[in-house]
Amino acid sequence: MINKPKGTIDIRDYEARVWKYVEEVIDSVMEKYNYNYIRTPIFESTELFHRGIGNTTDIVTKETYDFKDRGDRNITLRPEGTAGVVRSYIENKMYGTHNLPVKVYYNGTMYRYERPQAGRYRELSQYGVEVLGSNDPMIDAEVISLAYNINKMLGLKDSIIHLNSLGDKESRDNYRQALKDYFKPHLDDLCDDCKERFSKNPLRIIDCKIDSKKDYFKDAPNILDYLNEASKGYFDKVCEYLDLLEVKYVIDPKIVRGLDYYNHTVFEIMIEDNNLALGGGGRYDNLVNELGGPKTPCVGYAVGLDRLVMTLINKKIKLPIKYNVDAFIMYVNEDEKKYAIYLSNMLRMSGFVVETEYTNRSLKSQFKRADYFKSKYLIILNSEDLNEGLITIKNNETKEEEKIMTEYLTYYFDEHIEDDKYECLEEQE
RNA sequence: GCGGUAUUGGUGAAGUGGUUAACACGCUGGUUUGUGGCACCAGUAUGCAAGGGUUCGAUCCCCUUAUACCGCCCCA
Repeated sequence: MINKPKGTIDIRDYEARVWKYVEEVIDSVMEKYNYNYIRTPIFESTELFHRGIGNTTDIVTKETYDFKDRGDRNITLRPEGTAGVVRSYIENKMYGTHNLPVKVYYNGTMYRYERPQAGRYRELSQYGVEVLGSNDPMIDAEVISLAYNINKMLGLKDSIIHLNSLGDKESRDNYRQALKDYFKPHLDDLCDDCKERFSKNPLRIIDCKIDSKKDYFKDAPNILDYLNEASKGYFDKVCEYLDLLEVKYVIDPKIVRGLDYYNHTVFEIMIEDNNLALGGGGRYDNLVNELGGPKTPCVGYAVGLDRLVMTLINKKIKLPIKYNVDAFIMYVNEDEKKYAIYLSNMLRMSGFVVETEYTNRSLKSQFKRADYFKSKYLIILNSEDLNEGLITIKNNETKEEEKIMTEYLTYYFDEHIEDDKYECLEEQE
């Protein structure tokens, strides 16, 4: 037996319907905010991610899917969405052809070579937004509220934003130095990981799972005390606008995000009663420039759809997901079967959801199957009736049964079933 | 990359070093030869993740591998 590769999932049945619904909500909310859908390649040049993310962390060295293609090009499966969007912005010179800021959103699979756990896979899906070309705190607030409102529209009423600011480069350098100064006397007492972090990524010491319980962590320097005036002013504006947007948030100085390219606003979107971050993002004013484009301030975020869907299902949130059929066509003999084939096509093209029998089961089994599909109506074909131009329709809720003229069937369904009608699109001139 | 726990039909699972691997749901057929959902009857794993070893004998003990889950690293 061939199994799916490690860290991948099959999404099917109810779960697949939830996914589709979530994606529909995302699309419709994005439309209201006038964010344009963008699809960038699933694989890019390895260099894009190495330069974009920076080589400081383990991410680039061991957590991407890298390979050489047959033309000896270095290729990487995208581990996240931002780099591709930024590359596209630069390559298509969007800074010249669009009115800034450019507001885009994406939704697709990402690939990370990690040890899988629940809600953490090697092939994962994320939707996200990027806004390129504005350094107004208003857009930070809008982006955050967008993530918040999508959760709200999905019924996740207890979402909360954990918000922080890393300030500009000066502020961050000062803070990093302050952290080092503070922890230096305790260096021997820190865990092995933190000793490593001390030199590589001191900001990460703050949220260490082992050391953060220690007494002297209570008085550790807080990033917010190290913001210079401009950075502080920017952060205050973001908060002020978030209040206007009625976003529920807390200021959480432990949110640092892993990557070098973030500055100023950083945030994660959480569910209040558990510790799981659904996603996060922040401002990255230097990435476009680093990747060879003009200096362009940007802000964005990404949310993991796997976790989002998992949360919706775990919380048993009622979603308006339709999963019943309008009519189940039952038959036994060949003549009836032929009529079933004709009828199913006709009704489907008239906009009704129709199921029928495909394996010549007994009539009894067909009833069970119709119930399994929660069919509203049963159409029970009978050769004798058909010869007289009659057809038996049974309402599966009231159990009332009636015979009607075959030619009135679609009219009957139009009367009795409310449904989304669809029509063939006309060819464009 | 490191550590821990687990893996038994379509599903939930019980179980033991010894001839036929519980029970339940589901599914198929029948009682009812074309009107179901109830009831009853029958069928439904030559098999206990894969491979190897110990043993007279392994689903059970040991080893290896795979996968899943939990923790660590990391978390874009």
